[in-house]
Amino acid sequence: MSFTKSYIPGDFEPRIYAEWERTGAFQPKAPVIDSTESDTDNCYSIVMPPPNANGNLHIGHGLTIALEDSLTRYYRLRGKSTWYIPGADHAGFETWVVYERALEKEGHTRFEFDRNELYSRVWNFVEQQRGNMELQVRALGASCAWPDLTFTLDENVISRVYKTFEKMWNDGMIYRGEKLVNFCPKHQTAFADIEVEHEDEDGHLWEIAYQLSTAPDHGTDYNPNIEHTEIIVSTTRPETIFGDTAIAVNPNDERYQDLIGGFVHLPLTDRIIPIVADEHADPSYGTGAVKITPAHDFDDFEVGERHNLERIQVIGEDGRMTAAAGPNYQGLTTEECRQKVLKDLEAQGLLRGEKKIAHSVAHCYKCGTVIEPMLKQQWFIDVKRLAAEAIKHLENNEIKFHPANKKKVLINYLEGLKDWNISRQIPWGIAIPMFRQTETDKVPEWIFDTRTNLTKIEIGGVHYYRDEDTFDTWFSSSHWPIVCTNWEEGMENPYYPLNVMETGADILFAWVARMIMMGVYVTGEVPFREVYLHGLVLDEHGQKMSKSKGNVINPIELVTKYGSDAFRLGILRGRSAGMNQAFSENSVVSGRNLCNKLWNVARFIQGMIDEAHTDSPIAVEIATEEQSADIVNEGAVAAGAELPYSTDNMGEDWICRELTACKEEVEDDFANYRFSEAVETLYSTIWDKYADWFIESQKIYKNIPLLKATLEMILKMLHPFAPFVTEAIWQSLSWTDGLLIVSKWPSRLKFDPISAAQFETLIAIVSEARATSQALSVASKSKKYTLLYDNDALVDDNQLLVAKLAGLPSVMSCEGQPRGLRLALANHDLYLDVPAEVIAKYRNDLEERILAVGRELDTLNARMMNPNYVDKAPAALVKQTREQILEKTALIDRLKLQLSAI
RNA sequence: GGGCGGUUAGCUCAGUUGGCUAGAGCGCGUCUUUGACGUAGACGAGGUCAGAGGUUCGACUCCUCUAUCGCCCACCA
Repeated sequence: MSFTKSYIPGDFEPRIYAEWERTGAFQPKAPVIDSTESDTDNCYSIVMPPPNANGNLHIGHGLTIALEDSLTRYYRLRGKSTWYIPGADHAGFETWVVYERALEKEGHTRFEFDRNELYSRVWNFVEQQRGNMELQVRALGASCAWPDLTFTLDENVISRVYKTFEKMWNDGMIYRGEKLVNFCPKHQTAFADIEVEHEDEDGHLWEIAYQLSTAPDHGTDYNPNIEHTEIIVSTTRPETIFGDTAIAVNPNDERYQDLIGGFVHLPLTDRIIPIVADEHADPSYGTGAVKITPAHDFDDFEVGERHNLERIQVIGEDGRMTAAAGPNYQGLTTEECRQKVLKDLEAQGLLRGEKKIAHSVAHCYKCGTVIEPMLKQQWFIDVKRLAAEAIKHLENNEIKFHPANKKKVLINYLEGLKDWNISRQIPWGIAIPMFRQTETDKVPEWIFDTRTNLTKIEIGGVHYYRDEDTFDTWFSSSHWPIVCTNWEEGMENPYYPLNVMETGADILFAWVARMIMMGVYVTGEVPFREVYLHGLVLDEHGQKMSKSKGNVINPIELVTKYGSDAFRLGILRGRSAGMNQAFSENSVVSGRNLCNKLWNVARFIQGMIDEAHTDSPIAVEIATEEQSADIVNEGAVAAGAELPYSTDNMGEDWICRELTACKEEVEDDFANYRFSEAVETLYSTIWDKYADWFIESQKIYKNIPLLKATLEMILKMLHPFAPFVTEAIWQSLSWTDGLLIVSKWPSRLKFDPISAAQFETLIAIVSEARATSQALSVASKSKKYTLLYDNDALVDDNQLLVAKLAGLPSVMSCEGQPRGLRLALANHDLYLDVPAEVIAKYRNDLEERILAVGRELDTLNARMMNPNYVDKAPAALVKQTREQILEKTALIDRLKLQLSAI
């Protein structure tokens, strides 16, 4: 296969991906369950946080896949049996919202259908929409095991969730309770605390006077203090007044001591309610007296619990006032009711003040509707035991976090965790496997049964009716590592716990915390050994991407435009764990350029090989396993273990040293999840070292076996990040066979360190010659000058190479008679053969140069003058400083000599 | 109120346990058809590392405080 002039991703990506998938390269080598000796060390498992089955991928998914797939490919090359398990989410609420909108468009509402009917309708809807997401995951190059894809409504997920629920039910951790839940009147469902968004808004604080009254049950006046005839409360929600069942004041508030235990008349009603003492009332806020509405406020609910107050629901699930609000108000929206209440209070002279305040209001994260705390019968999990166990394992350092500080944040969250409401009033989800006897309406008897496909079951002649609610999606997704790896009780499973859980830092609480609790509860083990959290991908100005701002970047568009590899390299660049960081197309462009650069390196090498007619089959692998083990044993290659290449000059030793160093850095970066650093290292090794110096020097030397060996090594090292271009090159080269994806991670290269270090010197010489020659060419119209050397073995041995690299016409000995301009190098007598009048133009540059070196010398000297430095700093450092002083001094002397000669 | 993080080049960000002249990509300037690549090559400009104090022979790095931007949790009757 021949190389085109530039790399065109679209020509390769679909074919290559299909080949990987077809040949089973994505499947783990070691089986899951029946492995006789479950060898966890040889297995590597990671799961994909399931994208919405019927949605499209967004930039965050792009980042997720780039991270997870790089890990997967790296460990696959390292020889592990890797299992990257893909998933698809039924996205309970999200999908439901989309579906209900579609239903409305057709002129229907959810209330026309029963739950089962709705469920199957949404199922069909999702089936039709499905597939797009999976194609996009493929386009991003994810090397995941497609046959093992887990859908969040798969049978095994549901049965596992039911097992857990049953276990919890038997353990007494599940209870049904009338509690306040976050309720969205538009979507008609409850939410977990975590799904609610709080926003600061301008609001009003009204002061309302409640007249003191007698106790409802005794006829005597209660009003020992004639100073008080009323008590003024502060509220932001006057419309809930009909649900008031007490007034609370702080027990230590001196103003109200004599009123505690008294009663007031509730305005606009004929009810009498008590005044209670409770810490909840803050004496410094408002009037210090607060009305208590247990059915419509989370704090008031707790006050109500403490004082055994009645809960009166005055706002219905439709967001309108109930009959309990009285005939004048029933049916009004909360806003209408608020206005009417204020007007009526004012008319009675009971409205005593109105202040503007800023307070935070809860909104539905989907539609923005104000969340109404609503009194509902719901299923709850008592989280005490779950949280305590999870904290124990966390404190035992069983999970390593990246970034590390998230462990503390998570423990902090778990310590204050409230009971978990797991019921949702949405048909699209896993049905709660609980049935009740309707006859006993007040205190229904609930039984657990998994026959949720039926709405009614019969046991021993008694009928039971299924609860209509479904599980919170987080309840089922908290089982994700368990269900994806097919974990079963009593069976060894080398893929559980997962090696790593990679996901967004924004769902640390919602998902990661719950997976840990559930993993520990169900399996007794933490579900993963490490957690890597990525931050949000922001737009190029650091703004959050949103449809309304119009700054959303579509990853698939970038893949189409620049290639999958370019996108992956670009999205990983400049990104670190847990941080929200900006992203721009620029970084993708630079990724595309790297792919093209590598492509052209390969194209050039293949060209040289074709020219050299060395297509005869020679050893392809750098070393066999045994040989590589020898190589790893630093230095001594076992006698007889012939390497398929040799290093014949210092550039070759140098590149072997650099590639080996690069390999070790990348390994270290992977071990520590430093993706950005690994990409950076590869980028500069391939571009700045391999292409700019080694390939350039090979235009003279042409060490074909080494070119092959080094190119292979580079392809393997870059493959985890840029799988397509590396595989495309691998398959286009004349001497390679098989697939790169399933090849072996490279071993160290053998090199002579002294020779390698000498090349470093040569680089310094060439750089100096280039810079000086360039400065001169500016002064004298791009003329090139011969480089003369005096008594310099290094340059003498490498005349051709130096001329080539420095772009000079020739390099020759001055035969002991130096002339021209001396290069600013301390230990090498090198001159550009420049006429005197041109040197004169260079005078300013030279003077500046001398000053600069002088400044460096000053700081070095100052350091040595400090006796404490000489005393306390490491000896090696002091020695180094001393050497530098000598070098700089020599240099400055020579430059001065040159200057005086002008 | 509690907790966490950021502040380094024009922009976006690295800088691992304190130690050569603080780096990269993009952008900018000058030059270059050299056996692959102009999606390229060479050279260069650009930084009082937010500020103050402290520890240290030595601080971008560790400690304290301040400023400023942002995130999370709780509360806001």
